[in-house]
Amino acid sequence: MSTKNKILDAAESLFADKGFNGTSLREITSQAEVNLAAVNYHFGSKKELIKAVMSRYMNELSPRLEIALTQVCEQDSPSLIEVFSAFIDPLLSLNDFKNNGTSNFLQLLGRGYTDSQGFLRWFLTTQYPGVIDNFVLAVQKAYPQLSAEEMFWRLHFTMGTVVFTMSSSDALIDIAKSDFERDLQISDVIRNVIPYVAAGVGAPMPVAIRS
Amino acid sequence: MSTKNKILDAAESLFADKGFNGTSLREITSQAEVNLAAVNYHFGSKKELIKAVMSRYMNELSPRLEIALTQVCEQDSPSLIEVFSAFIDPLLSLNDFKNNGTSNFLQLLGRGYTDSQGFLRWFLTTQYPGVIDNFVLAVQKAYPQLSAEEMFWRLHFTMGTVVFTMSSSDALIDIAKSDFERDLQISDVIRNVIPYVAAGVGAPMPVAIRS
DNA sequence: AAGCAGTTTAAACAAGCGTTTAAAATAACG
DNA sequence: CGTTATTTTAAACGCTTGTTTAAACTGCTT
Repeated sequence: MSTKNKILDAAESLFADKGFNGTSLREITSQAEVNLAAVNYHFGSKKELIKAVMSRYMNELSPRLEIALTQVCEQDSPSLIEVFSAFIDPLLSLNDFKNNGTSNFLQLLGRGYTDSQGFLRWFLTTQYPGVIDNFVLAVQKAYPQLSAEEMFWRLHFTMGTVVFTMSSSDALIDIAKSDFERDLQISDVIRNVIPYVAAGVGAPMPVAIRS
Repeated sequence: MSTKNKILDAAESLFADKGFNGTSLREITSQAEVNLAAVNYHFGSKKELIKAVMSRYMNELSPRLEIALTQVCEQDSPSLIEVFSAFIDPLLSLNDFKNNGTSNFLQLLGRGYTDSQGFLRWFLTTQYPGVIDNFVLAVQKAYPQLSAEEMFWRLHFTMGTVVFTMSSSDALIDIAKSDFERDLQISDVIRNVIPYVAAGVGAPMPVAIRS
C-alpha cells in the first residue's frame, strides 16, 4: 500500500475517533508507520489532508446518492420515509469500499460540522451542491405544503439529528448492548433514525408565528 | 466584579464561540483582563474551569426544569408538544440570569457533547440525573406505547437535534436573516425545533425489526 | 506598625503542535 | 552504469499550549 493511502487510512480512523483538532499529525504518521514529514510532502498541510479524507468518501458517495434521490423524485407521490430511505444503500455501500466505511464517514461528517468553525459546511456545500439540491427537491415533492423557510429549518434539524447521532454512534451501540442486550450495527442505527427524521420533517405546519 | 467571575464570563462566551479545545487560557484571561495564572489559582485547571462554567448554568436551570416537567406529568394526558414546551421558560429564564444566557448555555451544551470525548455527557448524567429522569417520565406519560428501547433512541436523536441546532444557532440565525429577511432570536429557534422533535419522538412505532 | 493570609503578577517551564530543511535512500530512465 | 526524479528520513524550527514558580502586592487583624 502506498504511503499516501496509509496516511489517508490512519487519518480517517483517528479523525473519526478524536476529531480533526484532537488528532495530531504525529499520531497519524505513527499509526500509519510513515515519517512525520510525509503528510506535508504528499498533502501539503493538515487542512488539505482533511479535505482529501473527506473527498475520498464524497466522491464515492455523491453520485450514488444523486441517483437514488433522483429515482425517488421520479415516483408519483413519494413519502418522506422513502426519501430518507434513499440514503441507506449509498451509505451502506461505503462498507464495501472500505472497512467501517459507513461508520467512519458519518462520524467524520459529525466532526466536521462541529470542529473547525464550519469549514466543512463550506466545503460540502461548495464542492458537492448537487446532493443537497436533489435532496431538497425530493423533500419538496414528498411534502409540497412545506414552506421554503420551514424546509430550511427542518433540514438543518435533520442534519443535526443525523450528524450528532452518527458522531456518537459507537457510544450509543455500546449502551444499547449493555442496557438492552442488543448487538447493533451502524445500519441498525440508520434504520432507527429514519422514522424519527421523517416524522420531524413531516410535522404539521405550525400556524404563523409572528409578522 | 471578582476575578473569578470575570474569568467565568470570559470563558463562557469564548467556549460557546470556539469550543473548549479551541479556546486557550490566554484568550480567556486576556478577554477577562486578568493574569494568566489566575485560572489555575482560582480553579486549579482548565478542566475544572469548564465544569465551573457548566455548573453555574446547570444549578440555575435544573431545579426550574424539574418543576416544569413535574407539572406536565401531573396533567391527565399531556401531549409531547407540552412536554417539550416545558423546556421553553426555564431555558429562556437563563437570559435574566445573564446576557445571552440561553444562547450561550445551549451552545456550550453542544460543544460539550462533541468536544472532549463525551466528558460532558458523563458530567451531566452523574451530576444532574434528576432532570433526565423527570424528562423520561414525562415522555412516557405522553406516549406510553413507546418501548424503553425506542425511547432510548429517540431521546438521543432529540438530544442530537437540539444540541446540534443550538451549537450552530448563530449561523442559522444569520442565514435566516439573509435568505428570508427574518430577524430571529434564540427563542424563535427553540420554538421552531419543538414541533420537529415532538413529531420525531411521537413517530409511530415501527413493526419489529429483527429477533 | 508589624505580621499574615489572600491575591495578583511576570517569568519561566516542559511538552506538544504543524511545518520546513537538507541530506540520505530509492526508483525510473536513457 | 550513471544520472536524473522521486520519495523517505532525522533533525530542527518557531510557536502555542497548560501549568508552575517565586516574588510582589493587597487588605486585614493584633
